[in-house]
Amino acid sequence: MYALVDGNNFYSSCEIVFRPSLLGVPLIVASNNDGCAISRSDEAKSLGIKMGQPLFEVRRQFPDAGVVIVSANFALYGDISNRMMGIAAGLGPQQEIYSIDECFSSLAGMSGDLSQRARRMRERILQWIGIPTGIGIGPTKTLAKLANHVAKSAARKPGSYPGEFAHVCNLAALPSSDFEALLDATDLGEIWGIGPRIGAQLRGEGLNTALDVVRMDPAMVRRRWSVVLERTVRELQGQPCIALEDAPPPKREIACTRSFGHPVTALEPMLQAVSEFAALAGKKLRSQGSRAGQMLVFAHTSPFRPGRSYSKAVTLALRRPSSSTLDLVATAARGMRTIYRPGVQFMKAGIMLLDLVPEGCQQGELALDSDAQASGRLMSAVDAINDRYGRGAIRVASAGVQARVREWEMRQEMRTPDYTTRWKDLPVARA
DNA sequence: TCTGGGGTCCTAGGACCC
DNA sequence: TCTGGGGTCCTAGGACCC
Repeated sequence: MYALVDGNNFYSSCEIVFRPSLLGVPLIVASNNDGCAISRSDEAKSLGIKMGQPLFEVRRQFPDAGVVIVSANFALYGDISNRMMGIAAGLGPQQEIYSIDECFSSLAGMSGDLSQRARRMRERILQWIGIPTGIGIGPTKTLAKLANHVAKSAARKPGSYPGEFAHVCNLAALPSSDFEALLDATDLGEIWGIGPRIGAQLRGEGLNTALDVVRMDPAMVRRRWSVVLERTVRELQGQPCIALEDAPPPKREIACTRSFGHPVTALEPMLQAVSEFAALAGKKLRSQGSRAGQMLVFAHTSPFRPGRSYSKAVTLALRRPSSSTLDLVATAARGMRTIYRPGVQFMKAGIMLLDLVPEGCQQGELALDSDAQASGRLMSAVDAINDRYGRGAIRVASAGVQARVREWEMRQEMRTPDYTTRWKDLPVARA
């Protein structure tokens, strides 16, 4: 048996915790660069603002709705997420942190009323950190996800589902006729694993609800679609096909990419940008104990602007797998020099670290080992300094030293304070 | 004027091997 | 006139997730 705990409108809820006046207001959290909506409060959803909708459209469409927009503050969301996951870990013996706002728990061996247990957990998270959640319970992860969807919908729109499911829904506790009624009331697009493409294909076959999907024959699904969709169907039928991953495997690739605040044409700022991306990715690489064998560097113009478009990527092998920021930055710069073209209005660039290998399985090489060790100590020192004094306290000079030189920097004009991760941003309580 | 970022898995097809 | 069978590895692209 599995449970899925999911923070409601997570980024918006994190902002509301520290600015309670936003409660009841249509609130949007903007993507990096303040480009589009990546989180919406219930009120913003009710207005009809779509996930991923560009903000200029939102402003044009709802000039008088009192919509509040804040820039994404990932330091805050990450910290609140850690706290939420720590509390939710008490739900069962094993936990899989699936994303910043969701975790699966195994409920194997838990006795007593699982719905009651989930309700108490929901109350605890709400009281301790102020984040509202929905909790779904089911015999497979896909069914727990579905139950979670029901729990959230029932809470937001009373009457959308038959029965009492607001905030917590336990599918396993349901008689089969109620279970089928619930599937019948669920659009197949809500099923975990069915996206827009497959969804449209299924509709083309005359299927519309989760009940229609659960009745499909898995062997036929595999023949006509894929083993992936077959697994989804079997999971809906109650047969577990997707295991809980309580110890996530190390990442196989690490990316750092950004849109720019303004178009960039000169080589120098492009070099700065990818240098910084390489340094950020390098820190992630070291924190999971890996080295990268290859790096992909790319840059392109805006796909939304008329005019000449340009897009280029190059994959470079490191001379040997490395996690040193110095190697990574040099490689990123080499890549950028290869793909850069004068006169092009670049709007986005990025790097990806590929061919990741564990630190331990480095091939020895004559005369270089002392070098590599020194580099390892240097990187540990750099990471420790940045952890203590803030990101970018010490960095490679080619990433741009002065703020005015960093013309590729993204826009974040409505960013809220780092309430929980910077001393100077600590909220002050007044009597 | 203004449109995010970071991942995973699967499949098909090409290149190559014996 | 006639041209096998079985396998691996790599890559690009599609689809999905949050």
